[in-house]
Amino acid sequence: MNESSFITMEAMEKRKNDKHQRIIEAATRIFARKGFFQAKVSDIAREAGVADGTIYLYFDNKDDILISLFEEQMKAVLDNMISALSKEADPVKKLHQFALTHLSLIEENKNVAEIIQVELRQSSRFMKEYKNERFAQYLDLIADIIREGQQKGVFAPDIIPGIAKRAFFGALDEMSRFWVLSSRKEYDIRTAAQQISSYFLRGISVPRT
Amino acid sequence: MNESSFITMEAMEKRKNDKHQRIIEAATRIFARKGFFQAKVSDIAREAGVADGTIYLYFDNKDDILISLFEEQMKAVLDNMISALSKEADPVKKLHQFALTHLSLIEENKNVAEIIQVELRQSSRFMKEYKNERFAQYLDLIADIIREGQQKGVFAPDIIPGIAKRAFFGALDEMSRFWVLSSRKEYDIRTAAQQISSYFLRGISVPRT
Amino acid sequence: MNESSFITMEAMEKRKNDKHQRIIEAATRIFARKGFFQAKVSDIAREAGVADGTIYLYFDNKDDILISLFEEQMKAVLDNMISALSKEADPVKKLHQFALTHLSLIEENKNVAEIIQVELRQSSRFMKEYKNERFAQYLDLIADIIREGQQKGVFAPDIIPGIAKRAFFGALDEMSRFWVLSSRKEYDIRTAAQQISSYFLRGISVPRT
Amino acid sequence: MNESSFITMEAMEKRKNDKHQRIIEAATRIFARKGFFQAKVSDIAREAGVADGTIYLYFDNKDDILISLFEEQMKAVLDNMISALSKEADPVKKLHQFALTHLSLIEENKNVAEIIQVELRQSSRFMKEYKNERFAQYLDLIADIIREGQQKGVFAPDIIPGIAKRAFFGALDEMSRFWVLSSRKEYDIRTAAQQISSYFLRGISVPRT
DNA sequence: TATGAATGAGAATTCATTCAT
DNA sequence: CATGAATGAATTCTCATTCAT
Repeated sequence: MNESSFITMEAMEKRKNDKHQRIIEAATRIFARKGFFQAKVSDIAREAGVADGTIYLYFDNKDDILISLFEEQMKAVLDNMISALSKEADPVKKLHQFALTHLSLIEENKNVAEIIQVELRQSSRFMKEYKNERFAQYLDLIADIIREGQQKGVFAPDIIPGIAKRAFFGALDEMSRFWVLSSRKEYDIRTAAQQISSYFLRGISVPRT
Repeated sequence: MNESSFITMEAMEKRKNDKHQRIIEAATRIFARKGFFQAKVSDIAREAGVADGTIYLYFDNKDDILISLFEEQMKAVLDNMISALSKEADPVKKLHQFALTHLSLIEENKNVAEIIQVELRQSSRFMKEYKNERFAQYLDLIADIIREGQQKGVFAPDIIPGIAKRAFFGALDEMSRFWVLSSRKEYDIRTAAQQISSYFLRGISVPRT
Repeated sequence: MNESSFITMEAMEKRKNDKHQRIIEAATRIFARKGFFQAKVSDIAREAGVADGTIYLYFDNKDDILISLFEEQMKAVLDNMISALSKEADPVKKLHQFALTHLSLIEENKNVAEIIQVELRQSSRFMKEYKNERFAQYLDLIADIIREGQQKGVFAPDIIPGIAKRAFFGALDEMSRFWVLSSRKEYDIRTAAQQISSYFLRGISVPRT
Repeated sequence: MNESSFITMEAMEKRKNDKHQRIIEAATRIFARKGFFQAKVSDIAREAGVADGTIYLYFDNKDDILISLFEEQMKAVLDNMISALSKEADPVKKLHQFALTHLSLIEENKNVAEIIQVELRQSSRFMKEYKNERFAQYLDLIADIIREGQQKGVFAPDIIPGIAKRAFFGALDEMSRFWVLSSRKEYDIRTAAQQISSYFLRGISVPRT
């Protein structure tokens, strides 16, 4: 195998992935625009520039498109967040970083955010078998920071990480929902991240004497 | 108009309301169980013990059932909350009361909670014309408490009520979502309400010197 | 309940049956014309003068139409045959009567014959679960006559009814297939019935000394 | 043209035939297993170990595969039968030989038998233009024996060969259908061939005085 | 020749809604 | 008011066939 054939194979591989990727991206736009149930497979096909039948070469069925989309996007979000958090050592800074990164990711990718916001909720019902592992991992990043802070004595020991992770995520999430669903953005990201993480941080921190 | 006809009309009115109510309640159960899009009008009719066609004597279409359901259930939730808050004068106690009442309402009526959780998010997209006024009012109860606290000097003046109301609601909402979607309840209501309102209260309060 | 309401209910009952019956009859014509797989449900609906969806009020799916059709037509054929055979006491005459009645039924109802001829064969594969009881009963009418004839000493005792019933039916069936599939009829019914039953009767009878 | 190129072309010819043959054989198995309409071209391709597109280098379309299959298999059956019959001079023995050979061929090649059994019937409808010449020839082998027997005075002159050939074939065919469709074999070939040909022979023979 | 990814026409089935009774 | 049979538009998915490589 010479280099040129290698390149050709690589190109073919890329093109193949390309179609899978194009469908995922088209689906992201269409699901965000119409919601899962009102999105037609033919809408996605048209948006992706492929024939209806082609969708079924890459996905088992419509549900599978949504599940794959989740998996891939959540993996990206998770990787991004882990990478962002790794830059901070201090649990306090980490939590603030989480808020900032989360809201930034939402802002940069409204469509994905909207799908995760809206369809994520649907999903647990209509895809009973689908266990949203990645989302649980994402929440646990928060719980880990809190536990770390508790060990370091900066967060109060009576904070229950299992509740606090949800409270913190929920606060950020509701803020994003507001952005995603309303067209205009009343408050800017830094302000929102700053506010939310500061309430929360003060709320869970060991009171200074 | 004589009394007997008056009674008759009253009875008819009652019966009409009765059927309207039965349909709303049936829809609440069915939507909670299957979600809006997967719920069939005939499912609701069967659950309500009426004929399919009868639904259309009380509602314009399937969307209208969901909208009416929202309106009515949100009105009840709102009334409940307003009544619960009126018993407290102190903004700090009010916020704690809000958390406790919210989570109690969720717990007492899982079906409504699930619909508000899940379908509320869908609604704003698939029913473009529907402005969820009541939900905005519900959130504004929180903003009002915060503003009141700021005026009384107990909450920090740099807190932005428009952000804080979402953060607080989001924290509670994510906690309820966890309850609604998971079968078992890991943490009890009082604990959760206590934790969440305490983070938040400490977070937004004027630091004690 | 007065007579008029009784009549009304009867009429409704009839109309209801009527639609079921109309669909069966339409399906008979369409299946005969195109075969099961090439018959579209919408063809049947059009032929029956109902909407596509109406079919599904009376039948579970396309397969169910075919199965119902078999059941009903085979029941009619079976009843007819039993009635025809009951008029004869002599096994020899009974077998001849069987041939004549079978070919007459085929001739009178070419569509049904064609479906039974053609789709019956398909059926056992694509409808694995469908056990064609009636057809087995039909064949057993022949076996019963043969056994009766053996007991009376007119048919040879070494004839195996399980083989003979198939041989006799097969002979008649191939003859009908020829009629059904070819447009013109080269030989008339009485001749064919006469020939076939005479070969067979002489073949299985105890040789006269 | 030199020898080497001749050899090459011959090899190519062989390879071509080879692939043609492999597809036919694969189709035989697949059609027998699923029936024509439910067999996918890609099933056949996989079974034959070729790509889907390759099928279309050897056959015009799916129908053409079935027609070719009939032609080839029927030719083989026909040749086999002619060869088997040529060993007998006596019309009586020939008929018995026919029964035995027919049932043996069925038994040796269940797949072909099943296709001929089942799809043969479909074929005349869905492939209007296809005249099943070979099958007609096969039936005429029987008619020829009968006519020969009549000329030799062993078969009754009033037997109509056109009817008798169908009766005889039908008897054998129904017996094979039973074998093909039921998994177990209740009666053995020799017994069945013996019974059927003996009924028939006695049935059409000139009565011995 | 051989491939197999891509196509897109086609078909079964569903279900919100209507309307005659 | 109430019914529920009937409607038919809409949608997912399949698969024979093509064609660029």
